[in-house]
Amino acid sequence: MLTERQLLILKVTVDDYIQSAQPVGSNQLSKKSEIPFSPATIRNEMADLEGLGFLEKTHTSSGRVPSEKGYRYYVDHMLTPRPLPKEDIVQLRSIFDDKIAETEEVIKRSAMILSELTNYTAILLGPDVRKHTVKKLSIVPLTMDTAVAIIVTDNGHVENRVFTIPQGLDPSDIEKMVNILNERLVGVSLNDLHRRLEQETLTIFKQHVNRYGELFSTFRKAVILPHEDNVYYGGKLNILNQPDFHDLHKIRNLMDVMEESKHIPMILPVGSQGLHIRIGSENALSAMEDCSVITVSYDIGEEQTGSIAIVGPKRMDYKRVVTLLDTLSGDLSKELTRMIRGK
Amino acid sequence: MLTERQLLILKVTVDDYIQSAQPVGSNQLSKKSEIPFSPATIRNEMADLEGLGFLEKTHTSSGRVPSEKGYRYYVDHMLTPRPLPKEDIVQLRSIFDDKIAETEEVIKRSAMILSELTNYTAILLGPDVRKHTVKKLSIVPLTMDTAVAIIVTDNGHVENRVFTIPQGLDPSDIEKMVNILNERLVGVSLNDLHRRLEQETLTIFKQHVNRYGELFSTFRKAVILPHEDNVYYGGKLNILNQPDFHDLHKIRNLMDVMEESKHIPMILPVGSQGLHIRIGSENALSAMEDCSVITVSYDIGEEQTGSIAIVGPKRMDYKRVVTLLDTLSGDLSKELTRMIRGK
DNA sequence: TCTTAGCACTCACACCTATAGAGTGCTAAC
DNA sequence: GTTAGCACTCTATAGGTGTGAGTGCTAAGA
Repeated sequence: MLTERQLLILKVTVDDYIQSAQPVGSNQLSKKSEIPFSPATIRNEMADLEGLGFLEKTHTSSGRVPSEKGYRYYVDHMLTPRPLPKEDIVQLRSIFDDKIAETEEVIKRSAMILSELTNYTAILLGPDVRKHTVKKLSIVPLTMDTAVAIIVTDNGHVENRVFTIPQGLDPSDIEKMVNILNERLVGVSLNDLHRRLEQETLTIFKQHVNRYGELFSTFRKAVILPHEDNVYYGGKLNILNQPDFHDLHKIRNLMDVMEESKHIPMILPVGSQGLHIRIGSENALSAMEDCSVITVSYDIGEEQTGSIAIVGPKRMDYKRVVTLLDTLSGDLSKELTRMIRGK
Repeated sequence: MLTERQLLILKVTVDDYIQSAQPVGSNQLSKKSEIPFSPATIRNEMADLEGLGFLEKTHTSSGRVPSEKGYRYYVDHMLTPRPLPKEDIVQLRSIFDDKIAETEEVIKRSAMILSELTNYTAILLGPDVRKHTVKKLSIVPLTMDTAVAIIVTDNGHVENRVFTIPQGLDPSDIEKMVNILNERLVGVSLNDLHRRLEQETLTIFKQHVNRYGELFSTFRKAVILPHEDNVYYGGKLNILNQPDFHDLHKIRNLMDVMEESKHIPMILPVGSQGLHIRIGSENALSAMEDCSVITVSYDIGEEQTGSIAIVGPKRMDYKRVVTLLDTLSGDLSKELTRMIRGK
């Protein structure tokens, strides 16, 4: 158990290091107004803190730097929430300024502004596309043998894919098919679409549409899943600004990992609620062992959720980022829910 | 006018430097089988070439490095086209392997593969969206007061935007409007859409639709222009691999510039035909003064054109990149034209 | 007993110096 | 015209020195 004084010194050390990126020495600390002890006393305490694993030295006679355990203790016990500065609130609010009607657009803007406010990289995950339900299906013929399949979802998202029409197929068949699809599939979630497509429509097609097989399988392929995940980035290049990152090779790895969509679930754990902080090696990806990641979820209505991540150095301004994310997640939940409530 | 021997030495120097990234010395050159002269002779020639401005020294007693003028001469006079190695051709062909039906998808893939083949950054510009013509317009209501406007173009591209329906507007009005729009605007290019919208449909709306004004202006806003330009990147991070770039600050600038869409016209001159090479300070953007950019255009049918750029260090493998771009631009033109010919 | 002044010690960093090596230009011989 | 030889220049590397910021420890003071 740490003494009152050790707590104070740990806190101030972490704060100072976060701010300066330089190892913190006893002399330096003793000059601060909130520290009324002499350098020698501080040295003793710091030695203890090092013994307990909260601080580290970069070399024998350097100042101290927080260890991962130190950061962990800091974020677990010392994050007294401050109110967000006025100018930050103004900036955050500006996301909703011009009343945009699209969820995606709002999220995209959030990513940008969040990265500007923090100088770190922001990754936002929109609500799971597959939870959206079909509002309308249509097929628009383009050429003799191609057409584009369009799915409009309840949130205004539009998926489309061009596909090849099986040779010699009657245009009226296509029309029939679209009608059947709309009768049967409006309101179905994209997630279930695939299954329902087979269950409900296959038999009907057989009755009504000639050469149903080819058309069906072609269409199914076209509809299977969205082209891209709905991941939005802000400030991808902010990593290059951090003095903590100088090794080009590591930077390249990190940036690679972040863009690779298959790693996204490792960075933004989709299911989890609330705010989470992962420090250094607590991250699942080894490329991120020098990073800290703060994630938070937000809700749209009762069903849909999205998440936000901020990726920065371990020496991240936790206090500020946590407050920002708390506020933003609340705002996003509120505004986005309001947007879909128009139903 | 350069002598035969000077030409040879210049060429071999540039080739060697492109390959090794190290200043080239007279001893090194004399060892090459294609160079039958002694180091001393080479030194004399190199001194001359330096005097003429084709070579430079990094310091008094270093080997030589090509100057921009040297590269310029090299690309203007010494790019004897070689046939592309087999494995490259295979890779390039793989772009068209699974017969994708969408232009955008093909271009996206080209960007990726091109960057993999070159280890530089590839930027591809698709055909001007505004030249595409409207195939179908529709409006799908989402909630009480929002709807999504959808424009399908002749190439299968789908633009969509959510907008707010003016309060108390009759749903039948919307339907009427969509019908009128489709009657009048199918076949119109996106570029003219805005103008034609006013010219042709405004008066008709007045007759048929109540409260035409609000609806019209809302719709117009929704339709004005596509969300994003059709720029596709491959290997954005390849810059980080180049030994020529070590200054983090410069890298950041360069990457910033390349992603900023307003700079794209400076990198990919939209109008120009054929292949162009810009070396170092020949580039319009100062952030690219350490880069060379090779651009080439490709055609889709008779009307549409797109362009390709490769951004790399001045010490770029010009020969290889030129051959690759030549081939790819031909392939793309052929395949994409074939795709739209299905009309 | 806790705190702090004092002091010897350590180490990174900046600076200088010496040396090796790769390259040059010039001169003179071939 | 070509090339061997040589003095010269400059970088890069390694080793040596001094300074300063920091430490741990000890002993005196509160």
